[in-house]
Amino acid sequence: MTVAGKANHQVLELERFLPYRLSVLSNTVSQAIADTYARRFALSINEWRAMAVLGRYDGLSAREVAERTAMDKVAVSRALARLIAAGRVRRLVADHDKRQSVLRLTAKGWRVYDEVAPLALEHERRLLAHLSAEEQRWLARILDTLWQAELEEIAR
Amino acid sequence: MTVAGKANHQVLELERFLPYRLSVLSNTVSQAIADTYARRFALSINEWRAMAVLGRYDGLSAREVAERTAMDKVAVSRALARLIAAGRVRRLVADHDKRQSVLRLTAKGWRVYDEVAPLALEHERRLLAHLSAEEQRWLARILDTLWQAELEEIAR
DNA sequence: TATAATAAGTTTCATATGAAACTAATTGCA
DNA sequence: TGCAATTAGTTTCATATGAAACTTATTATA
Repeated sequence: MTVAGKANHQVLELERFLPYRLSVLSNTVSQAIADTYARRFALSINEWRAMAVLGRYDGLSAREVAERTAMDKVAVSRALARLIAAGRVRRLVADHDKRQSVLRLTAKGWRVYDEVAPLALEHERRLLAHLSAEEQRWLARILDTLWQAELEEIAR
Repeated sequence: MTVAGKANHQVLELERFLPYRLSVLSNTVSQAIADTYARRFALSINEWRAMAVLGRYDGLSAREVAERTAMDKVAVSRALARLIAAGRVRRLVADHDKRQSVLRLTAKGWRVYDEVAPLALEHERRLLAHLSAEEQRWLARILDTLWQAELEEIAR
């Protein structure tokens, strides 16, 4: 107590708190990108993420999509159900394990991909254009370090 | 077309896509911190954010809480309703404008604050401990730059 | 002053979400 | 082999969320 009746409290200045700043920046960026495609293609962020990994890695199972998008399996299941209903993804059953799906973008899915991927990449490009090459290198490195640190933190 | 029947598609490697990396890191960090207090105090992330700004800035209105937490007004309204029901926040009506609230942590609210704030700060400290002083300076600067850039992007 | 426009905050409604329970298929092992 | 444990993926259920409509109070303007 520094003053009678007034306790000393830890000061947590949200504006300077790293997890908060990451959260606000991240949500704002992701939402801004989603705004460029969500309405036009009736595509959610989760659906787009699933399409993005399928565009890169053909024939993944749902579990593999979950691993590569950091989405949980319920979210993946729902995103895929919509994508399949919309004819953007085709699901086959794996020969070697009938529980597993083999997922691929359809021609229709590729047409969406070919419009959305450039929009997303362009947004990233414009954002990174505000950073020098040196800053970009630091950022990549720092995000890697923080990500590794957080993984260790969780494993504790 | 480089090969007959095979179109060229933009490659969007999610693992290297900045908005995605920010999102995964941010969600993981925020969730890990929330895990340290959510169950024990029956406190959501939004409720904690509202408490955090009220701990720092006494007597804010709901709109001001929304501005300082980057939450929308519906989320703030609901978080405050719970905090008030739990006796952690007291709401008065502003003298000068009867639409506005004047929000303050109660003694009970401060007791929660005094337990949660150190948990959150400790997590941040442990995370930042993985970065050198130089990296911490770059990170702070880069996040500021990106945030400003994204604000301009949105205003376009 | 009346009244239109705006602002603070809440409620409604439709949809999103995640944990837990579930089904079906596969694997491990006695 | 036969059965318990595990895995892939879905469904259920309770809660969270956000846009839009709403209520009440204030401000601007004719």
